[in-house]
Amino acid sequence: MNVEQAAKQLEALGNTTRLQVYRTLVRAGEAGLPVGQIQERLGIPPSTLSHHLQRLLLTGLVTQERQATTLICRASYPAMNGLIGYLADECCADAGCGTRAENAA
Amino acid sequence: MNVEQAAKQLEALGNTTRLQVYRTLVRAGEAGLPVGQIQERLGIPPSTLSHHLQRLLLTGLVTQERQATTLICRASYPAMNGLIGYLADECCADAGCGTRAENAA
DNA sequence: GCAGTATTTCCAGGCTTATCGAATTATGCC
DNA sequence: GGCATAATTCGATAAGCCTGGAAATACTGC
Repeated sequence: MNVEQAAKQLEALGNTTRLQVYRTLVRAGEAGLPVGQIQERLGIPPSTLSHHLQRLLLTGLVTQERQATTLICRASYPAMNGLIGYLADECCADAGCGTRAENAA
Repeated sequence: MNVEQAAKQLEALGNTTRLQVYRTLVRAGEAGLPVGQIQERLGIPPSTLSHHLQRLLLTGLVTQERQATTLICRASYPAMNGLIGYLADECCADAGCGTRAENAA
């Protein structure tokens, strides 16, 4: 994970609407959620949602799988863990801040 | 930590330049770093850097302390931990992805 | 193939951001 | 007060983002 990629992912999550979309997908768990359901739950117009989903897909934070006419969206846990890990490493590499102290021990 | 605040912080870090600034400050540790030194290390024009620092200050990710004519900047570990915690919780709340499994146990 | 549903792409307007040179403010020193 | 250094604010430009209605595309089932 380099700086630019991390920045891209952070930027993707750095928008209230997209963060809500992502949060919704995370809470949906492994089953994922069709685009239409996200749209319905958050009350976002389809085209707007589609743009945001593109952004999340592009950065790898979300994956999609077609099931008949609907597209199932899922939060990518590996991507999220990669990002959290990057932040935690940057934060704790040279300073004792405790966040990942358990892992280090 | 609500969605909008988290999004603001993520957006603040979601820019290559600002992430580099933040990274530099984290690596500087408790001692912090004067604005001028950041500027010198990263080769950013003063005014540009100042704007980015304002953004990081505004979201609470960075703090400043005056020492004579120089301003010492420091990464705020509590803020960072809050953000990482928010992401980790969102990620792991309803799904087993392992990142904070140690804490839960 | 046609009808119907799900989703995306096209297009456009308004808004915010990123950048940085020049001028200004803040602070210390003599 | 006057000078020097540190950093910010001003001003302006170019670029990219967010939004959402309308049209187009994907896919299924009959």
